Amino acid sequence: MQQGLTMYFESYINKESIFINKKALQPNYSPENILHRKEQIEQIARIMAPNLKLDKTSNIFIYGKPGSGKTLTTKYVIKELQKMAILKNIPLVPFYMNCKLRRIADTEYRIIAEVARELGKSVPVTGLPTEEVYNLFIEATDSKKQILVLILDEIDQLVKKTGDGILYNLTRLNEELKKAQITLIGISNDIFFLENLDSRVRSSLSEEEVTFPPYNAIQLQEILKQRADIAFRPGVIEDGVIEKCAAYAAQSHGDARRALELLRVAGEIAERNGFNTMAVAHIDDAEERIEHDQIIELVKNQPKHFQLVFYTILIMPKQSKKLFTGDIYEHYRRICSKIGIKSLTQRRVSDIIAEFDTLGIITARVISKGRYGRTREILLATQATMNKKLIKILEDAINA
DNA sequence: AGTCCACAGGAAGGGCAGGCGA
DNA sequence: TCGCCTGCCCTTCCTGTGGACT
Repeated sequence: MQQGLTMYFESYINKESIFINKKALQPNYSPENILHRKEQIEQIARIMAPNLKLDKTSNIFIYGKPGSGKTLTTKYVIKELQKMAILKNIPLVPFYMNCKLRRIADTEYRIIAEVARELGKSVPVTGLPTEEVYNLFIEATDSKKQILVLILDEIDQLVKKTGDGILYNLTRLNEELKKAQITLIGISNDIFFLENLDSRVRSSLSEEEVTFPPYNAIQLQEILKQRADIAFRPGVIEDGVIEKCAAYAAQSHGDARRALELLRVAGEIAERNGFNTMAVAHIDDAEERIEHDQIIELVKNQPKHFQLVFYTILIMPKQSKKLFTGDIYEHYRRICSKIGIKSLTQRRVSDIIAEFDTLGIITARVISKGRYGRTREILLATQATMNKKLIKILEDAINA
């Protein structure tokens, strides 16, 4: 066996990879030429250009569905702007933050502290009053004449979690700054995000708005072709592969990120199975694999009671395929007492179920059963074939 | 038309962990 | 060591709600 393994590794090393540069398929790869976003690039550039004359520019709100190129395009324009700023000796400091990143940029304290740290201030991870962190931030920012461009990606997640107080504070900071100035760029997938903001915050944040429409299948094909030419050896991709991949992604609202991931995983599957070329069937396999892996990883990483509630939903008898909050809670409590764990309250379990819905592993909708009350009607969103595996994983995790 | 059910979901706050400065 | 601060997870208390039932 060991001999066989050595031979396997030997032949793996000697076999020519179908990839040349796999990085070109990764989400953070920035191509030299961004396709189908000329209009948005020009729009953002026009708004940001006054920075090069040290003039205050408008804050920008950028909206578009996931994988529509918002982040890539914004980063590209800011990078070009910064290049010019360096050339002309203009003190422009960009900061990119993804507000979805837990423990880094998901609270007011963390965001302000992170920027203050980048500007050279020492700020503890926790412990200071938020006002004190703002003071440190202002001190660091206003120490010299400079323009701070603060890009808050997935800004809706931040507001959902902490409220719009931080945006109110940030949009009003310029009034306190004497030398420096701040331009905010908010990026969001959620078109209704602005509607729920305080009107003052809304008008300050969206002084300018840039919309990213979803890519259509033809545009996706061109994007995939551009990246595939860099990522794969010539002649590796069989006819129809790019088209199939684009078609899959076009179904999920023109998500280019998903299309690229699909192509990468399909390439890996083809290579692992010893193929020298990539066929349409590999795209189908990749589609299944991606969804499968995402759900398993998600479930594995949940806290114990999340796992218990989801386990309950998986194993509950489903006479009519539909489950209700009250029934799930009863079953969940029984399981908890069986394994000797103190159960959470129904209020908390209700929130956990709502979170499952957000994560996409169940679909839940609030319905009224009239005389029999209002509740959530819950349906599993995972495939039956996967559920057995999930039950096994959860049993191991719960008993661990 | 009014009642009632079974929750949904908002608000307030408790308890704990991690961290700071005096 | 103590008081104070934030984040996180959770409970408790409460009001709101859609539609079947009376």
